[in-house]
Amino acid sequence: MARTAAQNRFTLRRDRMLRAAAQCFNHKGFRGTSLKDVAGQLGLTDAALYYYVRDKEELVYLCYLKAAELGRTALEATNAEGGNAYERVRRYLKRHAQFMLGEPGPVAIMSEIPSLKAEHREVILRLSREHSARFQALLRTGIDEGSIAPCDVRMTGNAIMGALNWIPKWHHGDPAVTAQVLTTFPDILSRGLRP
Amino acid sequence: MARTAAQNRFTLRRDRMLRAAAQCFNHKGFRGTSLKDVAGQLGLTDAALYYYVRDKEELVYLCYLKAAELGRTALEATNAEGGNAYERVRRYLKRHAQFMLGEPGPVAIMSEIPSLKAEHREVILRLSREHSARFQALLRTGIDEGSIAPCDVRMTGNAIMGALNWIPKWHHGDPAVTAQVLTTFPDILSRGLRP
DNA sequence: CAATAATTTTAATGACGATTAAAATAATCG
DNA sequence: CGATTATTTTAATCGTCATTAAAATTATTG
Repeated sequence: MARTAAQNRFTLRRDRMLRAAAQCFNHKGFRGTSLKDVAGQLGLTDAALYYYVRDKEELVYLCYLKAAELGRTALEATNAEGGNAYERVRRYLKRHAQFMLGEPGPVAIMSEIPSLKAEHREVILRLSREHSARFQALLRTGIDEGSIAPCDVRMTGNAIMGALNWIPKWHHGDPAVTAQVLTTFPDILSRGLRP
Repeated sequence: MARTAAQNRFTLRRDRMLRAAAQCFNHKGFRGTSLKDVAGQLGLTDAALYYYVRDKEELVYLCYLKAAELGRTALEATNAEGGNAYERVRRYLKRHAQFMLGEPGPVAIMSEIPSLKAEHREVILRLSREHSARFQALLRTGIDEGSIAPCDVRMTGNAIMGALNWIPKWHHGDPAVTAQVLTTFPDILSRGLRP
């Protein structure tokens, strides 16, 4: 069943909205960004956002949902491409870094979980835990097959994710830096994994 | 010139206040925490905070100032203890992790720089940049003396700092995890530095 | 104890921001 | 074009929260 043109336009505009929101949230935090901020980036009035979203909280929720989905598909795509676990980790690191750098669009870093309402928080936390588990499983695979040195996979996963998630805090769009991150981060973060 | 008892009590209470604030800020963000939240943790009314601080912004500012000072002294103490650059890095990583884990008291992670007023922001950014520079200099020393493998010191510094600064996002006080972090993080973050 | 200083509370004030309903405008479709 | 649907704006409302001044309480000190 094909979606109508109107439905397509709707989801397209809502996606643009989410990207604008993600950018604001990364910059000023959830409570620090007013709906007027988000709307302003789109040339709209704050009230217009309510046509696309129930309330402000749903805005972050959708941002986080999309971030989780991106992370998941990035990891799946990486695994699908084959190679040993070490190589897969490296490819994943590059993909994740790309998201953090805002390619293709700004992704909200999930640093305001407490702002979510209970049900949404559970969903996001579950997705987040699942993703961590999958990444840690990949590390374990590497250890078992010998492509990665034995390590505490939980803590190693936390360290790597932290380094990636923190990128938006110091990266402010300079394209030269963007390129530098993409070439160096996979190396830096994976070098410690060699046996 | 000895400080009077009153002055001592004042700074002591203000320090306790800053720790309470840091905890709140880390949990709910700057705008997400009301002064009532902070005051509540101390058994006070929100208005009482104004006896210790000019306004809410000064509260974050002082938190960040203290965080910067802790980081600086940690690095200096580490350097003073001697050893080659690699060993110093490892000791510093452990100290920094301790701060992030809330020992001796909660330290505000500097993730809301835009919330600061212009002058304060400059001060904090300067301190932050100076600290990064000192850490990167330590890395360079290690490269020169051969205790650390050649690398992009700027990106490596960013990666390590990110992994550390992200800790409060997933660490929620479990003492077992705290111990685990302290033993594994210096290893994990420094293993990639070996030549 | 009396006097003075230190600390906290009570009780406003005012701004900002989320949210909503109704009205206005733009787009689509027959 | 006319009717219907989609989208956005205008104009309230409401609550929260930072901030302040004055009053009340507590501590200190001579």
